[in-house]
Amino acid sequence: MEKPVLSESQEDYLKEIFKLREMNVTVSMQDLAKKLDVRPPSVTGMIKKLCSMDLVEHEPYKGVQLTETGEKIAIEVLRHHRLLELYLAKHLNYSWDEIHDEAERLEHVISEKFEAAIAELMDHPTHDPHGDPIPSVELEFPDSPDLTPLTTCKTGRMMTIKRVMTQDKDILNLLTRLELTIGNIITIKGTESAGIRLKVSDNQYLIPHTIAKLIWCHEDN
Amino acid sequence: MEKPVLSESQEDYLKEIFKLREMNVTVSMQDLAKKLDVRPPSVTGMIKKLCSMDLVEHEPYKGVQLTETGEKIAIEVLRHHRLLELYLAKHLNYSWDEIHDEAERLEHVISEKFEAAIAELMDHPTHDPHGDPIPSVELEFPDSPDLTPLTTCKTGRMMTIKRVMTQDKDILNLLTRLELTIGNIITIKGTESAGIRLKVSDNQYLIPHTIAKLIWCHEDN
DNA sequence: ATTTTAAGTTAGGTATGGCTAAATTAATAC
DNA sequence: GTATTAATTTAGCCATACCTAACTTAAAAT
Ligand SMILES: [Mn+2]
Ligand SMILES: [Mn+2]
Ligand SMILES: [Mn+2]
Ligand SMILES: [Mn+2]
Repeated sequence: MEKPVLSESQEDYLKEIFKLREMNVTVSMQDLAKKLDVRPPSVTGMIKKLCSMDLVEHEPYKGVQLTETGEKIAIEVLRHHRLLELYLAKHLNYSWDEIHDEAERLEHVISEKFEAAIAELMDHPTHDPHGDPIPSVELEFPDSPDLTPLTTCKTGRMMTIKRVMTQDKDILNLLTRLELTIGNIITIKGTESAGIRLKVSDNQYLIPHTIAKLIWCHEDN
Repeated sequence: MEKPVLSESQEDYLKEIFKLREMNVTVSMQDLAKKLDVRPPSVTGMIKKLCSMDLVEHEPYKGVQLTETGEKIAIEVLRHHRLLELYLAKHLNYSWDEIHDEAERLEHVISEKFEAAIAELMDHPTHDPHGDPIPSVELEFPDSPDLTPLTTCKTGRMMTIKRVMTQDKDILNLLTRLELTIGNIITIKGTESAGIRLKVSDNQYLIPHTIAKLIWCHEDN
């Protein structure tokens, strides 16, 4: 099983399959089409090709799965992406709503040397600016503590924001203004029908469920 | 004349035309084919397209020229390339024989934000690690003093190496070993049929003409 | 058990950017 | 001036990665 040279599209397909698999049990063609912003027939076609390259397995009408080789490549791309995001934020003064798009293009183009250089420079970080885990050079994920989405946090608890599950610029921008950023500490005031009421610094907000469910926290020690 | 969105190939064509124009009076299809590592018919085809986009002008069997818009884009790509080369060398510890290939791919992919960030970080540099001039944001070239190729330097003179006109890894590597790098001072010992005899630091070498003609110098103070 | 709907696939088409082989044009040599 | 050679273009192909429209399969609803 040698590592073939893949196109940018193919790398994105593999990466997206990997990310979807983390959430759903099964990855449908439609899910992929939506995430990759292409029409379903294009997905069918590409999956066929990736199948023939032994990078994915596909039971028609069932779902797609990565092979071992496919998964390795997916994780490599993910590592590029997340290292780049952190690098852009830490060394080139990007804000966290600007890093994703740039990393999405750069991830396919940087060499292993570039990857190693920025990893070294940042002292082999384990998490990117959204709190997403960065796989190691050996493609292993750091073990992270159990996180709870804001929607299911218990009233009265103090929690630290550990991960924000979106790349949407507007949401990220909003969260910055509300000081709901990685590492910040919040106190849950209560769950209401419209959302979660919480306190950050000296301010109190009601965060709509749609946004709250993107924010994952860890209970403070 | 609006700036169209160009493919990576198209950007490379424009950049290469610009660079060739700096050397030759006229840019032939063959020159381009050689530089871009493509067969002549591909060049004809692409030039036709760039023509229809008003980025180049082409008199069949005569030569190619950039239009004003085409030249602007070419210089922008060149700026990306050279800023990147310097950035890789200065901030990611690349040696000067490693920077070109990486920059060749990155140049098409970085955003204006990225460009601005690294330019700022390096305090708006005017020359890359090969001594090539870096155009400003306004796309103007820094004025540089008259340089002489090593092949025509006068015996006895002390000169500073200011520019090395190649991206060939083996040559660059060789020059590093010989301490013939940008900024270093040499003394011309004489011209022989096989090459130029010169002194760097405490060593004396005979540099073959093929290599000597790539090294451009400036007479010391 | 049929019908309806949603998901996925097939067929056939487009644009891009390459290629080879053959034809044409221009330049050079005799 | 004609013949040779070199440069360029034309014609016709190929692969990639998309697309729409039409068809098929599976699942859900009545
Ligand atoms: Mn991508
Ligand atoms: Mn991220
Ligand atoms: Mn390039
Ligand atoms: Mn350079």
